[in-house]
Formats: sequence, C-alpha cells, structure tokens
Amino acid sequence: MSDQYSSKITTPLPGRRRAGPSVADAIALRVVGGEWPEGAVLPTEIELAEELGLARTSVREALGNLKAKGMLVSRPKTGTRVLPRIQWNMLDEDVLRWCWSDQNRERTALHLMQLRRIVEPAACEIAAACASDTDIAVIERAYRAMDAAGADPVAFAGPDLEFHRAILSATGNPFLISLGATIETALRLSFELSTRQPGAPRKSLPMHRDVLDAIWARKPAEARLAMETLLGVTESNIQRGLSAVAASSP
Amino acid sequence: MSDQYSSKITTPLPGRRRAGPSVADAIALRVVGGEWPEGAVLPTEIELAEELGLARTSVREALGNLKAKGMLVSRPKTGTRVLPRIQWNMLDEDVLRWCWSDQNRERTALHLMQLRRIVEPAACEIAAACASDTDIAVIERAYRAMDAAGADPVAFAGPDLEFHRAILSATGNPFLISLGATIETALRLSFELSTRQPGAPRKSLPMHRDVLDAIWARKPAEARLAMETLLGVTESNIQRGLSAVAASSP
DNA sequence: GCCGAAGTTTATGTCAGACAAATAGATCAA
DNA sequence: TTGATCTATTTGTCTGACATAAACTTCGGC
Repeated sequence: MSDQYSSKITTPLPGRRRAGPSVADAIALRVVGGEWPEGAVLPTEIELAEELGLARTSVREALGNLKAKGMLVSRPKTGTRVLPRIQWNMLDEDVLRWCWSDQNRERTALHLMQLRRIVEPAACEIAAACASDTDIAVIERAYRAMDAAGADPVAFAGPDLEFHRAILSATGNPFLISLGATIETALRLSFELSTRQPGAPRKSLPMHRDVLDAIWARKPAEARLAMETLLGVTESNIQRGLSAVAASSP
Repeated sequence: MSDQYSSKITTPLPGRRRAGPSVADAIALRVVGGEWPEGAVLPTEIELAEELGLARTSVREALGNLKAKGMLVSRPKTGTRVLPRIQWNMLDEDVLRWCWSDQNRERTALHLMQLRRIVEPAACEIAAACASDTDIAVIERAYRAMDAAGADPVAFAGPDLEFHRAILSATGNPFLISLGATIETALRLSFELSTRQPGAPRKSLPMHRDVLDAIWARKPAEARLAMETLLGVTESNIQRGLSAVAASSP
C-alpha cells in the first residue's frame, strides 16, 4: 500500500499542498480493490477525512470526482454507496486505469482487444475515405518515428500509440476520437503484456506500413483489412504475454 | 437563459438546498455555448460564485466535475481554461447532453450514427455468439414491449432504447456496455429527429424481429447483417428528419 | 397488539472565512 | 540586455458552522 493516505492519521499540516497520487486515486483504488463492494456504503465523509488525514472538503472533492464517473452515488442520511460496476464509465481514462489493478487483468485485456478490433478497422476505413492530407501526414510522422526507434521496445511504444491515435483522429468523428484516448490508455497499460516478445514490435512495423499505405492510397477496404491483420497479430502477442504471466506466477 | 443561475446576484439564502439543474449544468452549457471558447480562461472562482449567487465551494465542485470530464483544466494564478474540444470526453453522458444543445446538431447526429453503425452490428455478432439465455430473454422482453406499443411513437421509444442497450449488455464486454449508455443517451436525444416520420417506428419492428431471431438462433453473421439493415433504415429516417428541420427553419 | 404520526438522529449539501502554495508579471540590479 | 527578486493573484486546502433530507425511534390512538 502507498504510504500516503494510509490508515495512520497524520498531522493536519494545514494548507500543505499535496503531491503524488490524488485523493480520488486513493479512494478509487480501495473501491476497485473490493474494500467496499457494489452496493456497500462507504464510511462517512468525516470518517474518511480523519482516516486519510485530510479535510472533509478534500474528501468531498474526490468523492464528487468518482460520482461524476458513475462509480458512486450519495444521498443524505443514507451515505455514499458504490454503484454496480455495469454503471461505471469504463471508457473514462481514470476508471480504466483504476480497474486495471484488478485481479482479472486478463479478461479486461481481452475485452479491450475486442473493442479495438471493432473500432480501429472501421476507423481505418473512414480515415482512408475522408482524411485530410495533414491528418495523413500526422500518421506518417508517427510511422517514421516507429521506424527510427529500431528494435528498442521502449522507444517504439510512444510512436506506436501515436500512430493508432492519429488514425482515430483522422476520422474527424469526435466520438471515435474520444475512444482513441481510451484505447491509448489501454495500450499504455497493456504495454507490458504485448512486449514480452522482444522482437514483436519490430515485426509489426511492415503491417503498420501496410495500413499507412492503404490510407495514403485512399483505399478504404484495403485499409480496413490491413488494420485487421495488424490487430490479429497484436492480439496473439498479448495472449502469449498473458499465458507467460500465468506460467510464471500461478 | 434559465432563470436560475442567471447573471443577477441573488440573495445568499444560506444553506438553502438547490433544486433543478445542477451548477455543473449551468456552467457547462455556457462553455458549450461558446461564452468561453477553447483556450479561454473562465472568470475566477470567486467571480463565478458571486455571479451565480453561490458559495465558492459549490462553484469549485461544479468546476471539478467538468475537469473530471476533460472539459477544463486549472492551474494556480493562471486560472481555469477551456480545453480543446478534442480532449473532451464525448462518450460521457453529461458531456454528450451538453453538446447536444450546440448549433450543429446535424453533424453530431451523423457522427453518432457512424459510431452506432460501427459498434452495434459487431455487438450483435458477439451477442449471437456468446450471450446467455437470460441475456437473450431481456432482449426478447424489450421486443415484446415494442410490439405492444403499437403505433404510438412515444410508447415505442422506451422499449426501443432497451432493445439496443440489451444487445450491448449481452456481449458481456464492459466497454461495449459503457458505450451502450452513451448510445442510449444519444438515442434519447435524437428521438425527436427519428420520429418525424410517424410510421417509421412501427415499420422498423420486423427488422428488430430479424435481429432478435438471428441472435436467438445463434447465427452471428446473420445477426450482424440484420442490425446493419436496421441501422441503415434508421439513418435514412434521421437524415430525412434533419432535412425536414432544415426546410422548416432555414 | 398494530399502525400511523411526530420527534430524533445522522449524513450529506451548502455556506463563510481564512491561509498556503504556485506562478505569471513586474521590478530591480548587474 | 539579462538575470534574479519581488509582488499580486488565483487555485488548493483547512476549519467550523448550519440547512436539509431521510432513516430510525418513539408515542399515541385504535
């Protein structure tokens, strides 16, 4: 457990500005961790404040944050309750990040992959049909950066994220763009899994090239197909990464 | 403009609990309305509090809400700035609702339709492949309610929403389920557009039936196709609704 | 004994005022 | 001109108080 916001009641330190993880993080992680399951009521704001060594104002701010993301609901006298996970806004970057530290990371990773295989090929198709030249230039720049990264997986990751995000942006559809932010967070989280095979990133470079070329040539059907191929390989990489984790720590 | 939270400074009314639209609504609508464009800084929290006749605490709570949804960011001394719309979490129900009152509702409606045509056929395919019997029962119940609604468009709408939401839920994928909430909000908002043709809802009933049957028969490909057909008709209905609006108020 | 109305308790919602921290902009010195 | 310092302003946090709402308890009537 993090030292900050532990159960120990710290000295008030009036006005001292906090650093590091936010209060919302601290509370959300305890909710995700199952300390208060779905439908359970949290301690009162005053109790939480004492426990975390904060003022009630700050606790309220964090709780309000979680309420805005559909994780909590509160009513006078009754207290603050954990809503069923179905109602949580899993597409929110913070919620996704918090839930990632859950037991069954595997299932979440597969669900995310399922989402990607639905959204990204379609986005490719749209991008090939109606992306502007500058949109395509952004995609190409990300590709060049991937190429320049060589075999270094860490240097490869950033441009890889940018490549996929740029395609979503090129659709010009605000909802797909928002999904792009979600997917980018997911990619960053699952980075450890997809790079258990050291050579995997470099091998995916030609497939990215195929995607870029198809969009550049304005061939929607080919672009969709190229992205489907790329994601198929990515998924098998992740699955191998998952089984490797399962084998190393059973 | 709503009477509540207007520019007039009201009497403080200490402790009086608010009713009606939330403070976040009031501020968000002014942001969406362009009173403070992208990159602009809002008035200080104290100024906003005075203007809205509220305590600074309440204003801060609302601003924190909008920050959680990616619409604002604030730093000491600089103030609170409106982030570029690209960074807004358009998949959040509240953000979607606020943006709906924008000038170009047409483009938003079409973008939403584009999202639906990407997500829902794929969800149908997944649901047909791995939905549980109880999942399918929920879908069927919604269908029966649509049938029972007859030709009344208003009574038809509720079960219609439930039908599409139930399919997303049947996938068992939390991300698709969250998207379902977004789509449901979108449907509710665009309800006025899709029902300009009074007979349209009733005509869509057999297509819903096709979707249900395909899922029931566990035929993924057919289910996808049936949903694509249904959404194609829905989109043309919405487009006709849009042109009707454009013709009536040019 | 059962049931409804009134009172009590308690948690959230709101208000008010104060200070701390951070930083953009102004001022000043080398 | 340039660099460091000072100042003003805005957000961030703390404290304490009261209002409101709703679950719970009590009590009276039947």
